[in-house]
Amino acid sequence: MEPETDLLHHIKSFETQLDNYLPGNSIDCVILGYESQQLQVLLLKWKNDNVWTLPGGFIKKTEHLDDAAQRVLQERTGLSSVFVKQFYTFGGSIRNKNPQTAMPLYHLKKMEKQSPVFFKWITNRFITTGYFALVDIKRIHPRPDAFSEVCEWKSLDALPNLILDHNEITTKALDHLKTQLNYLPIGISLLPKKFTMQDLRKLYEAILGKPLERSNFQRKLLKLGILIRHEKQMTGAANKAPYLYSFSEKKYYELIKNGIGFYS
Amino acid sequence: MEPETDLLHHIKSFETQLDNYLPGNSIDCVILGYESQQLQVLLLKWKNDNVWTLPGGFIKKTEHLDDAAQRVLQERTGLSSVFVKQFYTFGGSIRNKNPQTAMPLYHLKKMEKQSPVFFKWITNRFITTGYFALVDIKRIHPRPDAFSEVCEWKSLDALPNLILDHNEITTKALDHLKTQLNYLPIGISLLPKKFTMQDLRKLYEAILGKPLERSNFQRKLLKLGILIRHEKQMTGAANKAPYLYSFSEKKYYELIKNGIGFYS
DNA sequence: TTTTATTGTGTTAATTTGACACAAAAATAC
DNA sequence: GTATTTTTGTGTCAAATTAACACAATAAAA
Repeated sequence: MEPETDLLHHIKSFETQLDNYLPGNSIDCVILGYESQQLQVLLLKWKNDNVWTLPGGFIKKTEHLDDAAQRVLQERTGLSSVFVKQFYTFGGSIRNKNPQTAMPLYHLKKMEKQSPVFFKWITNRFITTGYFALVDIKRIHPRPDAFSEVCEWKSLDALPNLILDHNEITTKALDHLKTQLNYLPIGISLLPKKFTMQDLRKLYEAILGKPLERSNFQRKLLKLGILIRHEKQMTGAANKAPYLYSFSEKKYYELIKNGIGFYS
Repeated sequence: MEPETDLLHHIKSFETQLDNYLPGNSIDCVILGYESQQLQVLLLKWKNDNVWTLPGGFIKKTEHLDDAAQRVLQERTGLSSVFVKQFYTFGGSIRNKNPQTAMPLYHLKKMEKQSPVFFKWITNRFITTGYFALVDIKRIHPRPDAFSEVCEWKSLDALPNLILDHNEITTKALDHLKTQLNYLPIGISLLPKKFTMQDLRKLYEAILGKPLERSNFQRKLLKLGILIRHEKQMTGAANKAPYLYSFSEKKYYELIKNGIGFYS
């Protein structure tokens, strides 16, 4: 099937189900991962229109907002048990008014006549609620949705221009990540099961945007009592091999419940 | 005018303007004050139905969510320049399904025939966004809205049962208050212009729910460099008179921007 | 004048933080 | 094999912060 025909088909199909969805409300997900010592965010590139967006979706009338977020996450990443948290609701009345970042309706417009109801529905004012997720990049297989041709990780240091207020949404998610750092399962969500102390430190450095003193970091984290030390990892590098660590899940979650009291 | 006639009149009037409002979205305000060494929240009691609710409202189609919150706040308290902040969006699909806390439609139901459009509109599923405000109780004059007969302060320690998920909304607001303590203008918003060190300490104790060592608290706060010392306050009590203090606004807001780093 | 309660500041030990030191270890160069 | 390079794990120690208690000053009452 031609991509365009496919899209139209999808829109027509969605149009018949419009009554099952809340009008004017959506969710957008800032799905964060960590690779190459940098935070990465999962983005979609729309078909033909060369624009990037956050993965998002609509809310079924019988569905909790949180469940809609989980659904989108599951659809894009295939994962069902990851850390997701609502962080802010964006309620600007002119979210689509800036010509620089307005929703590009190139394809939708062509379909306006074929799907006038959907067109009207989608071009209404939307209030969108932002969720962020923390995932281990290695565990997931990004899948584009019906509107997109690409779904891939982008480094936060070189984020493309996103549609609407999606750059603002991403920024707000990062703010939330930083200020809530002590209460979020950063390490356990973003790193693989086993990791070195350096991995963990570099992750914190990436989030905080500043270097942390190596030896003090190590001592502090060991003292928290949430790390389990495993065998050494022979890296092949010409130096002393570091230990591998994993988190004691129980202790980790207990700790962050009251705030890890770490790096303010 | 009879109260009931008045309410009907208000509903009919609102019905003609329904097209100007977003369907299915609302805002609820947790307006917090501080008096008698306790945190207080501003509540409304509905006419005839003996139930309490948070002050809330609907969102105009051309209005930013934040502006809707400001509007509600202004209408209930008469204040226009107070600290308001969005804290969470409540997206349960069954917010009105619990018979214990469902919206009591005693009066509305009687008007179902007279205002069927409004009735349908108001009984739809709503997604509500919570805002909290910090105000100096002494500065405001609570005013009920068209649906309410009472608008008054209630101590958080003895909160009545509220409709829908309003108790949950209040709890979440308090959680937010506690975890964001270091970034919020607590003192300057909740206390009168001039106050004693004890006033300030008791406020923090009320929020944190635990006692703080007096002399250390005093030293720590003075060291922050945000307090201006004024004349002593002769209280009439049989003891040494305390100094009065006020905040240096500029320094205060500068400090909380980066987090006051206080009492975690 | 004495007593009482609370304030403002002092003191000191315990803990945490920040900066640097250094030997141990893994691989490479010779 | 031996020396060299690089990173790790732990050691040390001064500075800063925290927590707990001490105590004189003071406003009003007894």
